[in-house]
Formats: sequence, structure tokens, C-alpha cells
Amino acid sequence: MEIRRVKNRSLNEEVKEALYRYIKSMDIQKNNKLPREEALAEMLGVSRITIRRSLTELSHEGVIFRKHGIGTFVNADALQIKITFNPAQEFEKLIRNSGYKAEVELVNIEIKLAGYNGSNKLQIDPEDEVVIVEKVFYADGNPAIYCIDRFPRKLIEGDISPNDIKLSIFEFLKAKAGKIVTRDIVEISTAMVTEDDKLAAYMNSVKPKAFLVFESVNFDQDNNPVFYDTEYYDTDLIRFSSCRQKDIY
Amino acid sequence: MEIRRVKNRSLNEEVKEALYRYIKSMDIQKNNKLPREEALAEMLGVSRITIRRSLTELSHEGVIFRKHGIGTFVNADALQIKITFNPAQEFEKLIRNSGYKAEVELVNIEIKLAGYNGSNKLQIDPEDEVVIVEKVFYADGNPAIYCIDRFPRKLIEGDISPNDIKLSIFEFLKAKAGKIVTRDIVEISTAMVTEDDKLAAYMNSVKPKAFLVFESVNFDQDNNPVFYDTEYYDTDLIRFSSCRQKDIY
DNA sequence: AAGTGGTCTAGACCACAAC
DNA sequence: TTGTGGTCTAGACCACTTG
Repeated sequence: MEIRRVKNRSLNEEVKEALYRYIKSMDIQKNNKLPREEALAEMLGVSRITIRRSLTELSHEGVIFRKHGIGTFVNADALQIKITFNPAQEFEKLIRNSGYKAEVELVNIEIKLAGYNGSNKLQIDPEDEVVIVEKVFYADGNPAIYCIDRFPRKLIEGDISPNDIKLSIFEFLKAKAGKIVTRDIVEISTAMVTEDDKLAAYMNSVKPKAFLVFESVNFDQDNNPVFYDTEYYDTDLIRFSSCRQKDIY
Repeated sequence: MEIRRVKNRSLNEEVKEALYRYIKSMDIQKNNKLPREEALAEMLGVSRITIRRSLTELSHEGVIFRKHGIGTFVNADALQIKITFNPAQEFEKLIRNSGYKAEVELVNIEIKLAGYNGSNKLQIDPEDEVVIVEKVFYADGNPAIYCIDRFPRKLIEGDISPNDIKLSIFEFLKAKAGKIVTRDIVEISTAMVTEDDKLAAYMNSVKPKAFLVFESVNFDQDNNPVFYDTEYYDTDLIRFSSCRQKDIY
């Protein structure tokens, strides 16, 4: 096992990657126990603290678990997870990770006043303009995700071209507004298709159907809101998984 | 600010608690900037490493965020969150945290063979018996959560009393089987009430309605499966929130 | 007693932001 | 230049599990 030192990447990142490679090279079914921390530190030529930091992060991601006084083990179940709830990923990546071909259709762009809701969530004036973008993402040709993004008009100088905005909203706002989204606050709920719904039209749903709904406010590094969106998932196609800690003792 | 040293609790826990108290005592609207790490370390009489560990955990929980070269800040939005997706909490606590009165009704207990599904999830023999417990949790008298717990019969010696099992499954399995659940792997999907459904009956749903569904396999410290369950949430009453990192650069 | 993970410290130096 | 967070090290000692 060895570290590949690359400029601008922390030792910790390199160590995590090296550990990932090591884990992938293991025959998990036979033996899922890792060498002890001191041995790993020596193998990689770093301090035990650095190994521990990497292992701690991997255990938060659910990749490994530790048993005090016994050892560190690979979590075979978690390696099966395709779509993680946290960290959040781009829609097209979600769809590809689920084993489908991903396509996107831009179904609507409009500009409205922020109003009460938008002004609250984006921390702007209610009279400020907000760009509303609606997209449908397809998995192997079937509508899988319908999403409505909303961001302040003033973020973008000049015209907004449909071609640009067909990209992911993250890439668009990074390129055109220099905003980099690092985290969100998401609320989870559900919705049903009813006859006269946009949802029904876009998601091709004939009979009543339940959708998973994420309402997410997205922030940049400075903790300023950049955009907020509503995401409708067809859970027949897209399923999130997550390793959770239990707050019960 | 000071630390309250309690037996069996780590310095890190005490420091986190002290920081929580400090944050709560701040007037966030006026100033959400924390003192610098060195100052916090001195105030609490611990090393900077320990402060940093606590701050790092708080930032993963979304309570604070840090700006390199500028300072550490309290995340006012995150303090509003009532129900966190991670860590997972007990149902009655969820309901109380949402501002309702919590009640639980045990609607069914039965014993069946594990079968393919149960044997896979619980890592037992398909011929082994599994206890299936169905409960409905009410928020101010309205059905809010319907859940089906399943655990190996052999975990419990002797009879299973309905009175015992009315407790949370965590408390029950801890008391009767000595199993302590520390984490789960949860998959998120949705379901609809249809006419002839148990869901419709238990959740008092007359018209078609969408439910949030968590399918969760619960593990103990040794990473052995303890029980698995299916949870149906009425998202009109119970809404999960979460701070997520974005995996987009 | 031996092996392994958990906690904590002191201290050096780097990277980023603002004046 | 100063202030602040980020990374990394060496090393001491504790706590849990197994033999």
C-alpha cells in the first residue's frame, strides 16, 4: 500500500484513498478485518493521528466500523449502497449510479417576484426577481425526478440561455455567478399526483402515485443561501440509503 | 464558561455541552461569531486539539460552520430543526419534538418463519422464527407513524408480554436481550394507501394519501443485525430535516 | 499479560482573509 | 502584518477484549 501524493490534496485525503484501495483489494467475505492502526500508519508512512482521522471519517461514512480492543472492520453492507442521502449528489449521477441512462429536459423557465417565501429562503427583498427553472430527469427514458430550482435574478449578469441552464444548477451557478454550493438544509416529505397537477403531466403518471419530496435550501461556503429547490423523486426508480447513528442509549 | 466534569463522560462530550450552553447564551441575531479556537481552549482549560474535535463534530451536526481565516459561526437556521434525520430518534420523541402529545397503540404481534427476506436481513436461518410487532403512534390523537418491527424469536427467553413490548423496541431489546442498537442502514421510499390496505385501516386514511417509508436494518455495536423494520410516516405531521454536505465541486 | 482502539496534550508550521 | 482556521507529528496514558 502506498500514498500517491498530489499537489493541493491533504495527506488525509490521500490516506483515505489509499485505505479505499486497500479495502477494495480485500476479500471481504473471507476476512473483513483491517490491520491495526499502528501497522496502517507504518505502511503508509504517516502518524497514527492521521490514520485515525481517516478511519474516523470512513466510519462516519459507514465504510468501516471499529470495535474497541478488537480491531477495525470493513462494513460489507454499506459498500452495497448506491445512492447516499448524505453527501448529496447531482441528479444525473444519482440516475447513473442506479444503473440507468440519464437524460434531462428543461421544461420551463420563468421570472417572478420573490414574495414572502422566496424572500425568506434566499434572504432577499420580496420585490426582488427570482428565476424559476423546472427540469425533468429521465432514467432509461422514464421520468424519475422533477425539480424546481429558484435563485435570485441578480446573481446572473446578462441573459440566461436555456442551453447554459440545462447543465446542473450547481455548475451553472458556479460558472455564471461564482457561487459554490457546499451544503444544504433539506426537509423530507411526500406528495401525490392529482389529475390537474404539473407533476402528473411531467412525470407521466396516469394513476395516483406517491412521490418523495425534498425541499432544500442550498448555501455557499459563507453560509449565504444561493438557491432553493423542490425535488420530486419516483422511488420506484431512485432510492436513497443512509447509515445513521442511533440517538438512543 | 466552564466544564462540568462527570464520571464516565469524555472531555470531548463535556466540551461540546459547554459549547452548546455558550451558543444558547449568545444573541445570535446580533452576533453569531464564536471566539477563536485558542481563546475557547483557554476558557475551558483544554487543548486546542480537543476544542477542534468538538467544533468539528458540531459542524458535522450543522450547529456551526467555519470560515478559514475568518472565524467560527453559529448556524442559526440549523438551530430551528426539530426532527433530525441523523441521528435517528425514538418515535415518541419525534412526535413530542414536533409539538404533539404522543401515544402508542400495539395493534398486532405474531410469530412467523424468517423466510428469505428475514433470513437475509437478520443473518439467521430461513426456518428460524421471527417476532413481528405492529404499532401505531399517535400525535395529538391522530395516527402519525405506523411501524412493523421484526426480530429473531430466539433473542428473547420465555414469553413476550404485550406490556413489555409496548415500550420502544430499543428499550425492549436492551432490557430483554441485552442488545444495544447503535446504528442502522435505512432506505427511503414512499407508499400509497389503497382501499384494502392495513395502512389505510391503521392510519385512518379515507382518501388516497402518500406516506414516507423508511426500511431500516438495525445493528448493535458488534455490527450484528438486531431487528429490521418498516416505518410509515404521515408527512403532514412528521417531517425530517437534515444538514447535508454537497458532493459537488 | 498482550493486543488494539480511545483520549488528550504540546507544539510546529501552513493557508486563507483582511487591514 | 496580523488573526484565524487547517494539517500534521510524537508521545503518553487509558479502556476494552481475549487468552
